[in-house]
Amino acid sequence: MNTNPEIVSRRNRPAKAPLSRDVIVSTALDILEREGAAGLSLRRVATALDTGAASLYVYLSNLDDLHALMLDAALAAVKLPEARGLPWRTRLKKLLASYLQVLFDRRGLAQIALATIPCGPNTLRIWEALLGLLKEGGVDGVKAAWGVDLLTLYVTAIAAEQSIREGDQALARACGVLSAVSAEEFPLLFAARTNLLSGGGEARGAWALDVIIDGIVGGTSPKAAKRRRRVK
Amino acid sequence: MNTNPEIVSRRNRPAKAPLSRDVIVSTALDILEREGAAGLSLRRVATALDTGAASLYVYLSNLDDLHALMLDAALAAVKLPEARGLPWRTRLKKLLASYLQVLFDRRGLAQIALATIPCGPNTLRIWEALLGLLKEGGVDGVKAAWGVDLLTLYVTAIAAEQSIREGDQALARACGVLSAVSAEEFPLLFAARTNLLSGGGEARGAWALDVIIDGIVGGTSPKAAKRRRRVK
DNA sequence: CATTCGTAACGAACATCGTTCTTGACAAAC
DNA sequence: GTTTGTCAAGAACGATGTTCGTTACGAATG
Repeated sequence: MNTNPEIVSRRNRPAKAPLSRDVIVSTALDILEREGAAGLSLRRVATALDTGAASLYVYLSNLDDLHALMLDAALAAVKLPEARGLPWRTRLKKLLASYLQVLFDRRGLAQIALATIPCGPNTLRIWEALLGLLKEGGVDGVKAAWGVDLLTLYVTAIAAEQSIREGDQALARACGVLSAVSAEEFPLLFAARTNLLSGGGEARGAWALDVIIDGIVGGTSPKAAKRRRRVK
Repeated sequence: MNTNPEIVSRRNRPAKAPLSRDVIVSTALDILEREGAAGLSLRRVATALDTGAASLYVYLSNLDDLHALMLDAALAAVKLPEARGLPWRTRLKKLLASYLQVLFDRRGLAQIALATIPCGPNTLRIWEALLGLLKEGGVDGVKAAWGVDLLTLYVTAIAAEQSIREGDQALARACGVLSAVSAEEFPLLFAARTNLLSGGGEARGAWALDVIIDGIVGGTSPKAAKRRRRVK
């Protein structure tokens, strides 16, 4: 990094990589991944780049701006399934699973995503793919448009929830409260208290994905259809 | 530092309501409702109570603590439907709609809820009711437990998304990007661009609720059933 | 009645944070 | 050689959450 002990002028770093939007965004993602959402700040990014916070404002207009850029940059890692052989539904599931995984991998990114309306190039790419898959499944028009919004919101919320439950002590408190539930006052809750806490992030995420796709598509999953044929 | 020699002691406000957890929480909710999530801070609550921020730490251990208390206090307004005459499904929908409305009414509360694991008495009450309704519908065990988590998460996420899109200029940017989408590169997105922005918070929320319930229950919504399958 | 003592309340301070203002330094254009 | 423009940087502003030390009060204790 700063191995140059020479002139102490402000431009004494010829070897130092010049600032740029991409460098800022990628180091911000690095910090986010390594230290979580709480450790991310403009000043933290600036010191990691060996500069001052004010310097970042040449490339960013805002902290929200940085968040949006980070989000879209991360979404570049989402894989769009291209295998035309597979049915649209499994392709949709694959895409959403990849989306979910990307948000899982960078801890805290989901929380940022929830406070940001994403509209970068990668986001558009994903939206387009989602619209295509839904259309293939017979969903289009308003339902498809809202469905895309709902699917991404949903995946983001799941990732955010799991991120929150990771490091905090809030989970511990919740566990405590839950395991101390009175069996007389809340019998159902008492019976379900172990199930409520069961399952890791992956399993729950996968199950939730199935559920939401079933809901959006408006059809039944084969299993559920067979089981509950006569509703109401 | 008290420059006043005489009677102006620190207890010179006999008429002032004494501090308490409830007072703090309710004024915090007031501020949240009136000024949004950005306007809420410990110091802001303290000055509204005509005291210093440090005084609140007698009753709160944390800002997160306050958030959790606020959330649970607000959830007291959620109405649990008791009418046994109605089918469980509409009762479930009513309950979730009430939940959604409560989060809608206090702007910014949903964002707090997303960063908090709620486990106060009112939360437990709602969970118990949800478990009961799902059980009535034939859903229990792990599926019911996870379903409760999913339903509340879902409602919260919907409310949070709408809250965010309210006051920000991020929405304006998203609109701009969306309306400038190239028809060649993203044909589906171009075609759906008006639908993506259509619909108010209420309509979208109601639709989303239907979708998620359909998904959780594993059955079809009556409408969808009629259209796609001719059940019932 | 006098003393003690736990605690509610408070002011001040600390370490951050995002953001802006202003100045400094270099490269290129004239 | 002078000018201009752009990137970088320091200093500072206002605001945040939280902690520390110190009062004032009310009740318990002697």
